[in-house]
Amino acid sequence: MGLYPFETIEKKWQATWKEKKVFKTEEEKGNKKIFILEMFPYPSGNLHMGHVRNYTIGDVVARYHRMKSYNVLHPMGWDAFGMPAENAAIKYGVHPYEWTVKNIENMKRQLNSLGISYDWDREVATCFPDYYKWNQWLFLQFYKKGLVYKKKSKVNWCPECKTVLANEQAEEGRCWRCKSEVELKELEQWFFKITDYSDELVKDLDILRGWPQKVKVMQRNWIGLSEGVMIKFKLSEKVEGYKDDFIEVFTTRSDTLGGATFMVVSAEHPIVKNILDSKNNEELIEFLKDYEKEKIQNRFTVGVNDKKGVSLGITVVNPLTNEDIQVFASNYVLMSYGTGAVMGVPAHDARDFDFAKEKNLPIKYVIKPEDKDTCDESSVYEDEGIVVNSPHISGLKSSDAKKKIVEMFQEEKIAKFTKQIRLRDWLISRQRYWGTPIPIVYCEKCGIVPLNENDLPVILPTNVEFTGTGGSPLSNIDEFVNVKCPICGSNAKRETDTMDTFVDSSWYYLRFCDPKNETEPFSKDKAKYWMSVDQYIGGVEHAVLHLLYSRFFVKVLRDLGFLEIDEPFSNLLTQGMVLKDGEKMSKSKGNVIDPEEILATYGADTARLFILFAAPPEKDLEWSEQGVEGAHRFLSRVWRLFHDNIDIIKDTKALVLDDLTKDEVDIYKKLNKTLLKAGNDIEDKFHFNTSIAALMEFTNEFSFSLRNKKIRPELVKKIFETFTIILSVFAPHMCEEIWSEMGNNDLISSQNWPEVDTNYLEDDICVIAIQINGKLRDKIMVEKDQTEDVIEDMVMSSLRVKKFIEGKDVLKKIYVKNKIFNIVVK
RNA sequence: GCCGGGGUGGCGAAAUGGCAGACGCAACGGACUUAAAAUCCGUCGGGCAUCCCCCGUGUGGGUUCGAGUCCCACCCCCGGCACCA
Repeated sequence: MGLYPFETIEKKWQATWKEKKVFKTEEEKGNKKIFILEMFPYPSGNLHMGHVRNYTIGDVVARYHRMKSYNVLHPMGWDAFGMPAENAAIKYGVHPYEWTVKNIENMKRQLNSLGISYDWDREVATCFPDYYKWNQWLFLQFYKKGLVYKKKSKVNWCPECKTVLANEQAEEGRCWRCKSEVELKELEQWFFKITDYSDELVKDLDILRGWPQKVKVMQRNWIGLSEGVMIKFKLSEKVEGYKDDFIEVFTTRSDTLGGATFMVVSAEHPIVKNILDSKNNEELIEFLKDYEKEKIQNRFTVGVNDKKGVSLGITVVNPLTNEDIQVFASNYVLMSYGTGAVMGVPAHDARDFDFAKEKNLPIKYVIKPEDKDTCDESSVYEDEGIVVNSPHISGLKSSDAKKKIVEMFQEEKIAKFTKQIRLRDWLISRQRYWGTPIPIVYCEKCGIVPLNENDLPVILPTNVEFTGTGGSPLSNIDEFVNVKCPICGSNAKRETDTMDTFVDSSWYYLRFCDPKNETEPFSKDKAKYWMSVDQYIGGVEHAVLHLLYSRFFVKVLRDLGFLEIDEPFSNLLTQGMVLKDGEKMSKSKGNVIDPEEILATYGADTARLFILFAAPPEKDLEWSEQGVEGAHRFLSRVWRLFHDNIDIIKDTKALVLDDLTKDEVDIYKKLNKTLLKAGNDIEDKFHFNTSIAALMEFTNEFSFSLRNKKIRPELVKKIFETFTIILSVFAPHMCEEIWSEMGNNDLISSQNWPEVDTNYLEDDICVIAIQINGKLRDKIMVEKDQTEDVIEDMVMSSLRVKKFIEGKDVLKKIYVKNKIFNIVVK
């Protein structure tokens, strides 16, 4: 297949770009800035096709904007801390440091062999002290601000990774990395107080107009902010040992309070234990046993269980109706949300309805649809409407009733508006070695003491043994653990947990603005100039992890005075997956395509072109060897076309456009149309596939013209120049070679994007489709912009039109200028 | 169940309410060749009486001179969330 010498060409230009620092970021020129960023990879050792797609997309955007005279910041780095390095150490005895550095080296080579235009002078790797020092520094700033705390709680423990996980990292009860089942352990851990920002994290989703709806919805759901009312239900009689004389519930539907005919608390609600202590309730004991069993079985399996429950033998008073209602313990109320107790409104909540049916409890309808006179009592009605059958609030709309309820009861402190959030604070400590040491010591006298900023960095010791058996390896290194307290000088012990690697990636884009800064994580000025990231590109799998943490970081850093922006990424493109045979590539399925092999067989330009052409970037892409060959064929065709004509264009003069022949005008117009479309499609929605299709179309036509028509060398040269510049954002190596063979001494990568010659853009002839009753019947070629009368005469004199309207009445004629003429007949 | 995104040739995909299927892949026919590969030219939604006409963008309705595109109802696929009160 090797039709053009891509091996030599690609190496040659990669070396030239590197040597001449062609992609070095310039801040000085007065141009507009643009920050284009692809999610930096974990240095696993090899790029996979997902990376290739991600970085190719970003590269086209970067190259295009460079040609459009933007100051482009397009950096790359390494998310270099994390488990695989440590696992490799345990398994093969390689130090994580060596393993990681070697992997970085290889992946950097691979990225360069793809011709991605990075400014490598800004490279960062999170595992080096010059980076993680600032993790520690930021930790201390967060600490001072009261956004870091240590707490003992039940946390997600991954037995495989031997470390704890944040909530959002335990996906459906499984570890996000290794997929093993998570256990709950009671441990003391460090947290970032991300919940302090939950309101803003939700609210600001609205300003992220350049984010996919999908991602915003996922974040909104994850944060799970809901506004409702807390209502206290008085206990009819005191429960021994229970702290209050009421049970409080959270509801978003306080308008249905009148329909609350029972109350349900979680099996884990404290009052359950009190009742168990004071009364011997066989049924309850039995239920709790079952509940525990079920919980272990279904602990993390998803799905809705049958609703079970048992009466606690107590009643509370519905504050609106003053009726005594029974209280149940059940398996369907979550202790972790709201107060762990809910009011049971079977008429207007499907879950309560199920439970009421099960227990034969009264069902009282208190909401009717606004457009009906009565309630539909055949099933649950969960929508809002008009309140009926309820003291004080009957006749009110749901929204008004909610307000009235709070008004009525706030004085007695029975009801108040509140917000509930599902989001939990971010657990950031990890019992692992290969991460950023947490800059805290435990002093015998002073307790928890944060280090001083000038004691940073806390260097990760290298003389470590990796046994893989429990506990952080750091805790075994005495010279690391034993320190003096920075306050009182007494003996102290260092924190041996390290930070979640998502801390590293929460601010790396800021470091890219100022990667060599030795006195601060980044300078305010530089961050002000470059931020926010104008285009962020990566996989959707980070929708609620990395992207949420980063948003949180930016808001905190803004409040600390380091930033003036509210959001880190103004535009986000989540690219689709690369599939083979309709499935995600994976070792177990044996359907992995190694980028390295594709590069060796077809070259980088082909790989890039195929990946960009096969589907628009946001859609999944089906890998096709034949498609790759097609891309290669196209490049070969361009290569051949150029070399078939190189002799005639080599020493031509500059083009003078005044006396072009019709054939020349035709092809020159086509060039300008192609240029316009290619640029628009890149800019609009990154629809590179249609951009490339336009280039292919042009190539077909140009090749036809060169064979069958007379086009003067000056124009041929001009066309090759323009065409090659456009193509170069997709296939930079081959175009660089053609550019140089054309006799240019500069680089195509440094050219400006060509201007569209609007004098040669519009056709003066157009084709008008003639429809009769909306069906295509004929076409006519006419000069553009003629009057309707002239067109009508031509249309009506068409033989085909005559044939179709013969014997019928013409009711109406519609003319859309230069496009279509529709005749309505009967 | 809820939320989001989709259903267009054999396949990947194109189409500001105005000629459905651009571009590519596969397939088929032809040229070149002793032959093959490569390359080049052509055909390529279905039906059919093959320069004609009919049907055709998940299904059924609607709006419109005109609907893949807008509206209503439904079916199916993919992704996310899932007893969140």
